[in-house]
Amino acid sequence: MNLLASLRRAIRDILAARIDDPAVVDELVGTIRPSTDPKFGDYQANCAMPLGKRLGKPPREIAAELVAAVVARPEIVAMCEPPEIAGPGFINLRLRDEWLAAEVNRAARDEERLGVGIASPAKTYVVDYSGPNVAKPMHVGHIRSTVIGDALWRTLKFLGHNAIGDNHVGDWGTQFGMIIYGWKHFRDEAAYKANAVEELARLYRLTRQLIDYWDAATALPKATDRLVEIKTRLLTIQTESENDKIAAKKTSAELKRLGAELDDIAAVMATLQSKLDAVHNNARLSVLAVDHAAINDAVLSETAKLHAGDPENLALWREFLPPCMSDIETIYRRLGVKIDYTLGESFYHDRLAGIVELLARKNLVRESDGAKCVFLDGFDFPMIVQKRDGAFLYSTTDLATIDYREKTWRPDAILYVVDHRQSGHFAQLFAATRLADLTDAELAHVSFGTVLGDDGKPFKTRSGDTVGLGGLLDEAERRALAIVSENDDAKPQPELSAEERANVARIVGIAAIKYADLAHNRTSDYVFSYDKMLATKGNTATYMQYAYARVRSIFRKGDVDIDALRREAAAEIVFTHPSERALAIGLLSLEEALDSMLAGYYPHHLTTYLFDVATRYSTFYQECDVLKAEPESTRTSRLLLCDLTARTLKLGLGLLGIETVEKM
RNA sequence: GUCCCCGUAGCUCAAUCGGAUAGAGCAUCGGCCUUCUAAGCCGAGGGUUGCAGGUUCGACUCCUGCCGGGGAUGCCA
Repeated sequence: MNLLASLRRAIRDILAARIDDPAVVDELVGTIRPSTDPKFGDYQANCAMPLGKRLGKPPREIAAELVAAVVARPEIVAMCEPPEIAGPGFINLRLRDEWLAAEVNRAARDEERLGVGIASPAKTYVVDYSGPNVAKPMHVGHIRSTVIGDALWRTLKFLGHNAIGDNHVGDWGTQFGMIIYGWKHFRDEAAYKANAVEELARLYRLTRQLIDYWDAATALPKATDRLVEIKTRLLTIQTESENDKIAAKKTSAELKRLGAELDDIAAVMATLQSKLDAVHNNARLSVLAVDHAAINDAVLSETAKLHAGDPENLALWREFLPPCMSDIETIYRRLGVKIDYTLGESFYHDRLAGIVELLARKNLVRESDGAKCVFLDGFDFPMIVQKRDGAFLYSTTDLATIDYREKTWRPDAILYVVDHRQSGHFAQLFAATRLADLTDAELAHVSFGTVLGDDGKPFKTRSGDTVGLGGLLDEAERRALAIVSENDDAKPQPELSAEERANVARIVGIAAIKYADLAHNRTSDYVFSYDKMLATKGNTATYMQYAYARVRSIFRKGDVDIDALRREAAAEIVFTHPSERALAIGLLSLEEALDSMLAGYYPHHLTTYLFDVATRYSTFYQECDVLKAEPESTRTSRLLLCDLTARTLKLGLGLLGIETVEKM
């Protein structure tokens, strides 16, 4: 039951009788929403103002007409008290207690779905998320994609949609050329035998470092030239402007721009210099760098050989892939994430030439500087689908992927949970997909911001490396254990064994990381902080899990068989206190929250909802005795409210991929 | 240079399609545990929503310009 949707449906007819254009009716229906303040009722309709303007009548008059129409309809009267008109023409709606009670009882008896309906029609969604680069270690950004994608996937499925999770792993790109090159030249056989993934990661970093070194070596002189150029120009301008006040005004903008560029160049040069220094300050690296002066081209050629089917490189690829994948699987297991399919870049390799041909047949391909390009309206640069040297790029792979998904699953929508820096790429990809008519499915870039450190810069270790995911999870669990232990020790009778504490810490620690990710608006950057995510107050997983455990502890303490009580025909929820009613409305808003989450693919709409439920519960818990409530019917009613609260929290957290514990 | 995103309380973040007095948490201050987990609850203070205009009954939200931060920018993904 979606309260809001029910209200909107009921009032829709009334509006439709006055306005012909269905689009306008939709817009007006959209103005019905939860009230901003309890004193304005439970829901408010803000449609009288725009309608008044449209019909040329005072909004309050329109509101009065609408209210008259509302009270003439038995099905709305059954739901709502007579509406009130306030301010310029706001219509305030208050749900009837009897109706609310009946609905909350219905939800309480629904074992599986808590009253949440199944979407109709069900749609097919392909959710593309996680997508780590097999050759590179995973970093915090991958958690965001993985966790957000997983939450969307779970929620879509729960609402009855056909959700297909697809992990588009990077298992075929230049990074593999780097590993292969590294393995051929720098490998430590013993280390490889002991821990293949660790050694491969070392080879990747080493090769990467040498490539960066040579890139820096060529880039630095150019940057230096530019620096000199800018300084010269600045000097000229300064001299000119001292002699000529009018010229000074004209050049002030340029002065500023050059100043900014000067800062940029200086920063770039510092970075380049540090890459050079890292090698120069290490005798062994210096030798390696000189010995591998052509490493950049060599790596590209290893990649090209792999793609061309070179037996040696292909054999190495086949050898490297499984341990890398199993390393990634380990992280997924810890996160509790399972992705339906893993169809990476390599899966599409033999389809790429066909895609370029298809585009060519549709007259979409033009050659430019030797590369095959798709030129798109509204973009300054084309999308390259085949390089001058004949190699394909990620754009080609992504087009082939869309083509495959369309043919395999006929999806209604494809969601890409990928960070915001690729928004330009996706804009081009989607435009090209429409041009080539590969699919009619909704294509959505579910983008997300960067995870930042305390300093407001992308989350890195002090030495500037990306933070390994395994260590990140370890740290969260370690800190969670300290919090759990401290709390349990503070009880008169500690109730958790060492194993239980470790298990709770594991669940609480992982939940903290996931929840922090999900609770922030995905489009903005957010600051990663163990202290904040593990805080026991505020909008955190810990608070929510605590609320859940507190509810469950009531049943244990009172020796209540809640599953049996829930099924008793005579047991029902009745309101005897305002906090019970407020909690009930919260509990009945679950479907509304899920719909809102999926409408914009915003998991934080669900976390906000769950936090609201937990808060309403805490208020209720504070103000109403449960086990000691008299008479028996009130005690039963409150137990049922507690039960529905617990199940709502567990279900909602579950849809976010977050576990709960019975004691903490 | 061009394009995209962001700028909200001291801090971290919300605010649904343009709605009533811009909300939470942290931090600060004041109350509430012989009573179901105080990891809690109740209350107070704290804001020119970057700046300047515009659109209208109404703007954090839409439009224009500016300032500040980040990102993307033809053969990496």
